[in-house]
Amino acid sequence: MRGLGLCRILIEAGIDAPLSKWPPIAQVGKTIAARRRFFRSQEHVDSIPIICDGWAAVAEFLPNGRRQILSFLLPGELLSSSTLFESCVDHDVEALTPICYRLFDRAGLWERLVTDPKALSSFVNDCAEEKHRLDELVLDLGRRKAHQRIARLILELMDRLARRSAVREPTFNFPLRQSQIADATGVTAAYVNQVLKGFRGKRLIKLEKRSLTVLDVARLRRLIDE
Amino acid sequence: MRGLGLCRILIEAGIDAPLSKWPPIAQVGKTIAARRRFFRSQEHVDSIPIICDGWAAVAEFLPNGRRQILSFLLPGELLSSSTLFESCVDHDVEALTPICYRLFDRAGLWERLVTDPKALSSFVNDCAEEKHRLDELVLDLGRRKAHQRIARLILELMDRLARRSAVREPTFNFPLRQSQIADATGVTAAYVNQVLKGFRGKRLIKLEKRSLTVLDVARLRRLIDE
DNA sequence: CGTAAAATTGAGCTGTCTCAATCAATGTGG
DNA sequence: CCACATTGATTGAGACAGCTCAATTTTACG
Repeated sequence: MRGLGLCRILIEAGIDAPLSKWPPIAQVGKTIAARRRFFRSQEHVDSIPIICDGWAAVAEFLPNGRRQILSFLLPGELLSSSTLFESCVDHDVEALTPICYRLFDRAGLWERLVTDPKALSSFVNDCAEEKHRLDELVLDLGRRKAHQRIARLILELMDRLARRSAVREPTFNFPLRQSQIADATGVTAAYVNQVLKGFRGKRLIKLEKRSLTVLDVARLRRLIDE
Repeated sequence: MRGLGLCRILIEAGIDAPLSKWPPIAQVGKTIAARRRFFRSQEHVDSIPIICDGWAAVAEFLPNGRRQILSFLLPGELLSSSTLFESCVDHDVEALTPICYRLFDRAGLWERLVTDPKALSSFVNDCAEEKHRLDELVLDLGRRKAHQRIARLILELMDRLARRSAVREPTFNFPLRQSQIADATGVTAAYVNQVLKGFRGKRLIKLEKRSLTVLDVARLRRLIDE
């Protein structure tokens, strides 16, 4: 099992520690409302956000307006480890809930990596984990049916949340809109609705008031690759 | 514009130099026939292949037998920079043509990265580039039509080959089978055939005898996002 | 409490798949 | 160098997953 990576190394004091406990390369935190695009890495940027609280989504747009969500960011996650040193990526980061985040200084992070093998090692691990997740997403989009992708998304989010909170609840807070699920899984919002209806009908999940319960983890998991 | 990355740093003498010109962490090369799976990174592996000659594909399988090609490897490319330090990835690497490759010692590579900031920098760049390609693939599979994905694949391969040979020919060697195009773009082999027929009909490409000519680069490119 | 955003539903429609058959090309052993 | 065997390409008919668009209801929010 893998730890929480570079972030964990950087902030021994915990994600919601006061700024004084953060390394000097961390800047003061900001709070913003849900639904706001709070970061766009288009031109030269010299700092990278880390999510302290709330959910965010990293998305890319097609010229024709269609959108693909590349990943969700949960509390304690750094934006895209492997693009840490790309000055120019065309990804938007959008708050899905009210968000609190801090910024890390890029140059400082690099300095740290070069001089601290433990940090470097964590960083490399983060890259690998991120790549692994992306590989899985490609597999999903290329070779699985819509309902399987959605099942996987649900289970993956549950896993990631569980890893953080250390409790494995089949019920958890689920702020995603159907249109966001759609953009993450490469289908239409209308069709996400159909699929969720199907899941509810088969008593696989319960979803109401932004709270999701996976009623039958095993069956949902089995569904993914049948 | 980005260089050829870590590989370039490691092998100043050029990809087809005799072994004596290679760094000590490179092992002797091997040659294998097309169609062979020559590397499977399943359990602990202590070396990573670099392609000296030929094309290869990195693929992942679903339990139900379906396959997704995650990337193609062209001459001079290292297998998956960002998984360089993952001992366990479930990807197969398959030769698409007769292949010549060498192996790099993993521990040695790591040593080099920690001590040589220039190598580290190249490595980070490679990770970023690889992630960028993967992001694009996700965008493709999630939000583009089959013919657009195939157009993009063709153009991307043309670009990558051109970057290597420094000549920008609209005609190049194209060893991919339709079934491989299918597994890379998330469609069916039968449908790939339809799409290619369409491209030929519209005089966008010429494809015969493993040789591909892009007749109208601009129009093919425009097609991708319309 | 009114308004905007999300969810739900339905009626077509189309891109892509499945399966199967045929044809072409490539390789192999004799 | 031929005859067969295998693999890949091409094509067609039918099926269905998932899309579009639009209408309606529900939920969230200032």
